[in-house]
Amino acid sequence: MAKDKKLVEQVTPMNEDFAKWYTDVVKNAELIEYSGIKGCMILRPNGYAIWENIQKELDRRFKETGVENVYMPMFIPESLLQREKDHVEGFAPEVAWVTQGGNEELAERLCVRPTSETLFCDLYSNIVQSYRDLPKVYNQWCSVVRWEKTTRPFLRTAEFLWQEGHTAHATAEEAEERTIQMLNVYADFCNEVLAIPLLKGKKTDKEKFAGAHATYTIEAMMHDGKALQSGTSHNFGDGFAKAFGIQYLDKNNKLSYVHQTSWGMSTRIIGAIIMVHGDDSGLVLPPRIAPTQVMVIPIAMQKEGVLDKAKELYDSLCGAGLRAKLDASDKSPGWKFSEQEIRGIPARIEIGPKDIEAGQCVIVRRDTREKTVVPISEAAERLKEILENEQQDMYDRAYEHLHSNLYAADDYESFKDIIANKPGFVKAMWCGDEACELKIKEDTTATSRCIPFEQEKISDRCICCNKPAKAMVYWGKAY
RNA sequence: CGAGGUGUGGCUAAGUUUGGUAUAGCGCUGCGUUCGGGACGCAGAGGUCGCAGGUUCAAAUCCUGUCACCUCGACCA
Repeated sequence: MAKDKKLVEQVTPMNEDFAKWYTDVVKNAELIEYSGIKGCMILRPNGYAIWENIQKELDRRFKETGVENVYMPMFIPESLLQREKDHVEGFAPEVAWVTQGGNEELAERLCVRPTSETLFCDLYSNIVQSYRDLPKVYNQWCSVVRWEKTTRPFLRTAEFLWQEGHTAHATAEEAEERTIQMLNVYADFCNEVLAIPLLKGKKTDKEKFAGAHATYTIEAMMHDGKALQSGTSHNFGDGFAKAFGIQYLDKNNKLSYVHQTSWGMSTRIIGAIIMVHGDDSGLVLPPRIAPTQVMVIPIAMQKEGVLDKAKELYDSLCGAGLRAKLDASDKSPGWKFSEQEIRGIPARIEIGPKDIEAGQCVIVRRDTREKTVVPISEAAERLKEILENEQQDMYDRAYEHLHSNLYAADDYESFKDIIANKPGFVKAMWCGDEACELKIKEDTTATSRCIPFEQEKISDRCICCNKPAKAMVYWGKAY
């Protein structure tokens, strides 16, 4: 066998065809299976377990900020959806409708929720009467349906899993504070748990949520330099409250409208994990989110005592609180290595007759394939250190990638040149006019990703129209 | 929704031009030998050729219709 033979041949190399690489990873890591319905994917155990861990960790962080979980119906009567004009216009092209129940045609058709603002608003209009009823800080974990024309696993599917938080507050200040607070919960979660660095900022009016007063976003850069909007937090002001009549009596016995927020993160974030950390051998999961953190692989396990020792090691890892698995199948070791790698399991431990004789085992990191020989008795502790380093190194590499592909442009020709020829984002000044956004999109296919909180002054003039600039904007091609 | 492309065992394909027994590799099952980077031998299982009509003695192959999926645009988390 040739020495330079690729270890994993099922995965198309990234630089050959990134889109195909992505699909190969998703399929070969057994995250999903296509279903018979266009745009609807089946989440297999490897994929769903990642989502379960995301849920567990995010839900814990939500609850630390006072969030309570609820569950709303999946159907929305058409009349309810129609109540807020911008909202219905934004979502109408992609809602699925139920027109019949059993054999009876419905008097009013029901939409399958594309998002649940209207239901929460309807609820709040009924249960909020006094300032004493505020704030309401509700969240639900559910799936929503959006009839998409072009779909890709995780990134854009007709039905997807997410959480949607919906809050109602007495004052505009409190609503703005909650909006930013939740954006930061998402950002911290991505940084600390998913090892994904981000750009945080505000969406332009063109890109903001239908019906929102302001939308804030976290934008991540994928390996191919494209942007993925990874989580959003919206401040609705009192627009929905006015449309739905959500009023309360304040301390002065004055009738006031509530101020609302909503915020969501979806299974799309799994697409970000894949495209930020993956490599040509497959998926690479950050240790803190990985359903299985280490795979114990016995070598020559038919030999006396090997399997027993491997089981012993596996037990000690589990006992130390690590999420471990033992691969005692009758596949060859090489096959098991590749399998562990394509599934993105952050580490494996090889243990064979030679190791057992020497009282040691071999820890191999997924991201760098670096091997560390450690005494069996210290395996759990050393593995914990290695996983922590791996988590940090993954973040550092992604941070380096993000910032080394972030360019600045102060004239339109160089702006267009960078967008056309270099993967990544460009920061450039903008006049605030939607016409310039549209022109830039037409000329380059790039869109405004966000107006970052940390502003820099690159020039005084809009990159596109040369009128006085209002803000610096990150621009990029997006998923 | 526009423009292209593809549908043949679980997967990847050959066969379609010129109609004539349904093919290969991988995967799967059983037994045995192996085991430090996708091992090997032997024996097996598995396909109404996307679907519906039509032409023909005979259709994966020709004709008509239809559906699904993929890629690129437009639209969107």
